[in-house]
Amino acid sequence: MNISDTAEIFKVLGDTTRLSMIAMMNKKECCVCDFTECFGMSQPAVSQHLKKLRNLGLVKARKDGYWTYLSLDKESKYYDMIPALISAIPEIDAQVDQLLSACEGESCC
Amino acid sequence: MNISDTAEIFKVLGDTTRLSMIAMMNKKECCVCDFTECFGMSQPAVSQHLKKLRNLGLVKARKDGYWTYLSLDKESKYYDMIPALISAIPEIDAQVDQLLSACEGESCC
DNA sequence: AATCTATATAATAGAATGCTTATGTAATAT
DNA sequence: ATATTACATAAGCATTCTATTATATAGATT
Repeated sequence: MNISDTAEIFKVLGDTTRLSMIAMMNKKECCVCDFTECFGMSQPAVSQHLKKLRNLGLVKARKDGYWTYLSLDKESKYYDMIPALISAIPEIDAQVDQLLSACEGESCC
Repeated sequence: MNISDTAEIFKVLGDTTRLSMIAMMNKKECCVCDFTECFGMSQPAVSQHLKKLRNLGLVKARKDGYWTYLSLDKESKYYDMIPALISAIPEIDAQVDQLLSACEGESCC
């Protein structure tokens, strides 16, 4: 793991949608439809963002029936960064709660 | 400071050149020509990367004679992140030393 | 004053990014 | 078996990013 690997992680996290996803998954397991609902974004767009996060190994998927549930992979070598990052910016917490409540009950699953 | 501000920081750090600059400045004050030398990159390219870092407020410039010396601004609200990030990835340290020694004596100042 | 020197800015071209629409796929339900 | 549902992938397009070359600027030197 060198500087350019590290830059790659930051690049992936350096997008509002993906960082919001991470912050949400830091609180609970999420479904793809949670994200489309929260962000008002098409399903393929969400899927493409998730692919980048999964490629990093930071996010893992669990399939159950129709739905795919996404969560942070605690085994990931990057996992420890996440709580540190989130807690470094206290205001994020409230914003994430707002996002999560926005998709509560409205999403498909 | 919200999620999208935070994503903006990551985006700026999510580039090998800029992250290397940050890691180098975390060790010592650097001159523009140090960077052009280290990275084998044109002076305007370096200048544009530095502009992004200065716009964040993370890097400050000190002019002395011909040269402009750049360093991390300890007053920056983002400053505390840097040592945390760098020290989270131990391998970076050796790589930065290598970069710094590469431009030693060869750069213009 | 005229000339260097280090750096900044402008203009521009090519690559990368992120969205949309269209389509494929795998599991469930009828 | 067929249809439905959630999700993935592909293709296309507009925007953004990052480099280069050319030019401007500000301080030092002659």
